[in-house]
Amino acid sequence: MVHINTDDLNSLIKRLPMLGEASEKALSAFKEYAFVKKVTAGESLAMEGSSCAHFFILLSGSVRVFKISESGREITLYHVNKNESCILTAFCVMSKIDFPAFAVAEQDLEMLLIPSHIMQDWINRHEIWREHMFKTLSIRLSEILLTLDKALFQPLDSRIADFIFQTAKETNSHHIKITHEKMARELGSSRVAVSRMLESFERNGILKLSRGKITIKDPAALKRVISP
Amino acid sequence: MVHINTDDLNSLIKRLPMLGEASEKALSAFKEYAFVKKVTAGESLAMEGSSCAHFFILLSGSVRVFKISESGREITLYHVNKNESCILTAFCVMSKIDFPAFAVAEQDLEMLLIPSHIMQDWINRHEIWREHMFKTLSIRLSEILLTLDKALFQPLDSRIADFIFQTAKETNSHHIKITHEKMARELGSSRVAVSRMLESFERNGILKLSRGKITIKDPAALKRVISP
DNA sequence: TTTCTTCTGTAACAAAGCTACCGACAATCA
DNA sequence: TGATTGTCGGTAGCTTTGTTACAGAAGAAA
Repeated sequence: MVHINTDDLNSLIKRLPMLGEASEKALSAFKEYAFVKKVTAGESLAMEGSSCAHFFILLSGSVRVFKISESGREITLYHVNKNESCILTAFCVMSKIDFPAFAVAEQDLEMLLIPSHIMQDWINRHEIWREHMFKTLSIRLSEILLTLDKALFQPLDSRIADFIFQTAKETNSHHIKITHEKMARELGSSRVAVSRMLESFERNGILKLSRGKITIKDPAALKRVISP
Repeated sequence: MVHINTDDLNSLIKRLPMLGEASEKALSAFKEYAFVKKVTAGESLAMEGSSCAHFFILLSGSVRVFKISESGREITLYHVNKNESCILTAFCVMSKIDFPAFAVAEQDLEMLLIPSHIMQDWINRHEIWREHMFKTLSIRLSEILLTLDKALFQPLDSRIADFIFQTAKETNSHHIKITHEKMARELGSSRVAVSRMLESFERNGILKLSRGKITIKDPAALKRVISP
């Protein structure tokens, strides 16, 4: 837990849009109360208790927020990335409802923590923070609704194809490094179902599979699976 | 579209908790800009365009908010009831994202409309409205997450049993008036699947089925299906 | 009554989840 | 280098649930 010195503050301001327009008062309050915490990959951010006592903004790394069933099946609701904040915490800051989801550090994290009562006060006083909170809530809500729509209504082949396509686009490559298990967790499916579908893609010459890696062979056909 | 006279305003204040604590200024602004609109049952409240230009609070009736798949399968996200407001509109008021869902009046509605730019202004100026918005957003978000969890992870028998149990509790009766079709729409399932399951409940002596009506015969067994 | 609409029952099939098991690959250690 | 161990993926059989299709029953209307 490290408080922020002036140099760090200045570099933070450059990175976080909502601080760039903050008043002098807001900035000095920020400097006084915000602090940095590091979390190692794989660690789970407890949803209730201590973590909910703080609002946070991710400075580096990413967090996966997901639901999990009794049988162990998982579905990823969304990822929190660099410079973003977590609706979970927004939630806990604003109301006393227990947030019904899990969150795990995907990589090592640096997070900027702000005690929730301070945050609450800022929200009441500064429009900048209000807007940030509403925006965060709104964006996450639409992401969650999109996730729900896909998981409930889209056939598995199209969801898998879409996931592969998007991931390839992000990394700008035809090779994707991911296990079937992880893909199933992203999509709310099971490893077996994903393996089965990927295998059929391979039989049709769309993909080439190897351990922990997928290569796109026929991007056009892949797109056709997404929206036939 | 009827503006509000003083008598109506007073009766509204009694009914809406967030107006009870409003300042004189807030109340007079409310009186000036809010107006009442009536909508008949079955009418759909358009998500984009005109409706999004207003924030609303339901004075009577109820609204069903749902997602729908290409094949026509539906799942109810939540219901907006008397004295509640709709996250959809909260959403449209706060951000420019198109809300990805449908909403239909289940009964005849009386709704209190407030132009969205006015609402936006109130939110910035009055903590009462801010709290109301955050609370509305938070509650709906957890409802949606619960819906997602149930639809994805709970077996159909338990979801149906739960729905019947809750509905019976609300109406305080062993008789429930609903068609299989409607129940399927609430649960995000299909009519056939629901019929099949209900029939098996009847075979086991848990329910008695008739056209448009379900009678609970063995409440204990029904509970056991919900959480075995 | 007759007709029409809505609701329900049934069946056959398809999609996808669950369990289980086994073999392939990779990393590490002796 | 070979053995051990853990992870990953392929396969099969079964179950659940959605899809399509059709037919019959219950009410409502004519």
